[in-house]
Amino acid sequence: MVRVRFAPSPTGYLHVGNARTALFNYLFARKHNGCFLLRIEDTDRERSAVEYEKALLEDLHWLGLDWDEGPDVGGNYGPYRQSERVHLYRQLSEKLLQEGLAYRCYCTKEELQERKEKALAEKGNAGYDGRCRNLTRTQIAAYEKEGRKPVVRFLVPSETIEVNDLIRGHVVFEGETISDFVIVKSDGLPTFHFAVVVDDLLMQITHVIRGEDHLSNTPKHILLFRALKAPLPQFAHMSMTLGPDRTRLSKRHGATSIRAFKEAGYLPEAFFNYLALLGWASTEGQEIFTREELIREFSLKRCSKTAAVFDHQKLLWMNGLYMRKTPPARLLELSLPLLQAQGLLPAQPETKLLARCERLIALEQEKFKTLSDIPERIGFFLKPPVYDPELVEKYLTPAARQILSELATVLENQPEFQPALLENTVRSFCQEKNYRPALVFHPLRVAISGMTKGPGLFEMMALLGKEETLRRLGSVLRNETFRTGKDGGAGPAA
RNA sequence: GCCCCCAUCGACUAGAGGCCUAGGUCACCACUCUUUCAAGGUGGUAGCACCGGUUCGAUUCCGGUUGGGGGCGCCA
Repeated sequence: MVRVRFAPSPTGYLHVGNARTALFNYLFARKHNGCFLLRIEDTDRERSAVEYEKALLEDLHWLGLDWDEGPDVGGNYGPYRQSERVHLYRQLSEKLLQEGLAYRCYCTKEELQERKEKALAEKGNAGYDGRCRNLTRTQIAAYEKEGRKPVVRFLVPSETIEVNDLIRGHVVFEGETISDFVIVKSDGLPTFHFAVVVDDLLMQITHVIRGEDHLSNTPKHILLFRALKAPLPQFAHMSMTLGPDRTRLSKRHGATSIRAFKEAGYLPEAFFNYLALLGWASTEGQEIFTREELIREFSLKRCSKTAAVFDHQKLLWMNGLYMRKTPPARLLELSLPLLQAQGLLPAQPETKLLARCERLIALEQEKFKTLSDIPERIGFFLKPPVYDPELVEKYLTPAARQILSELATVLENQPEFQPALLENTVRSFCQEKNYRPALVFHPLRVAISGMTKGPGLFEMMALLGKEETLRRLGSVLRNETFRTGKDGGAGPAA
């Protein structure tokens, strides 16, 4: 039975890199009908916060991941929060202490720092010097009397440690290059290294899939597994996610939290798909996958060893692709909060209005790249247009107005505002008067929508309806609306 | 400084000794479609970091150099 875990620490919002790690673990688990579990690594009292844990779960859910065991859903290997497992760590660290595989270290941070700088300058070795390895009883008693609170260090044996990584292959480390690391902090809480190993062993994790930044930590973990006489899980270290400048992805690169992408209007399925393509590729070169296809195709063997640059452009392209194939009804549902926040729709919109919005979304669907484009592109319909002085100058020239006023008269007599009929009318108008269609179409578009882009002109007029179309046209011809470029819409209410 | 990993177009990648005149996707450019913005179609620009081996033959295997990333915390 495959058992994998995602183990974030609640010290911030879910990050793109971490989300990708979570995703790969999820895909691997589902592919092998295994267990995907969520463990909260909150042993850093300073930085951990419950709000972040909550946010973490929300963001993971938004991405479309679900887990079989975790702090919220329970399971047979709980608790799933490290802060609730301290008794387990204590038990095992005591055991290591008794067996002589670990020892108490009384060095203070200041002493450590000082010796480290010296060692670095002299020998180029930054690790712990092993000073407390063989303290005598009297030395210990003296330290205790001073009131020093010891940490527990693992006694690293000088042997060769081999890692058979599922992605990186065979990697060798020498014990000499690893210094005795801390497994229990002076506050009694385990360090990351100890907690992961104890938890992975107790939770019977079979595959540890994590970022490459942990590759160098792996020999430590292997040593601990051995010391605890536990079988080793398999390791798989995924390549890192980098920013465009090839450094670790961080705030400097703009949006990096999953939450930020959600707020920017990205669709979870598109994000899911894009993330899967970062450092992984299918044999066939297929790039667009449903969740099920991804689960079927996924394999650690096809994971790239090279660090991958997170590419917003490709994400945006892919999101647009998903936007185009998402049913308009769902698009409306997802963008409703945005439309309301911008005051384009009331809190309780009538079903009739919603139906027209959906229709408009369908009309404009192929142009949306993100959900945030929806308010921008359909706003003209929901509130009076705001006229950009530049567009006015360019398209609503005196000549154009003359044409529009002639056209307005024609449209007054148009009984039905149906796209095909309107097109017919306007085109024959052009022909009769010998106007170049472009000279009519563009000013008309700007006059009724305030934009040079938008749905098909006649669809737009039909959707707006005769009354509103003529009202907007009239208002433009009477010069009522051109003062409103800045303060937003003193035109007639929609 | 020491240890580890990595190295194909600007980006993501395919490639596991001859199938490579190095393929696909994003981006970019051109053309096309078109009442606008898109989307679509067609075509194009662009890459095996470098130096040595091994081999009849290296993008592919080995070694080195360079470059990038990561680790060396009482952070995770």
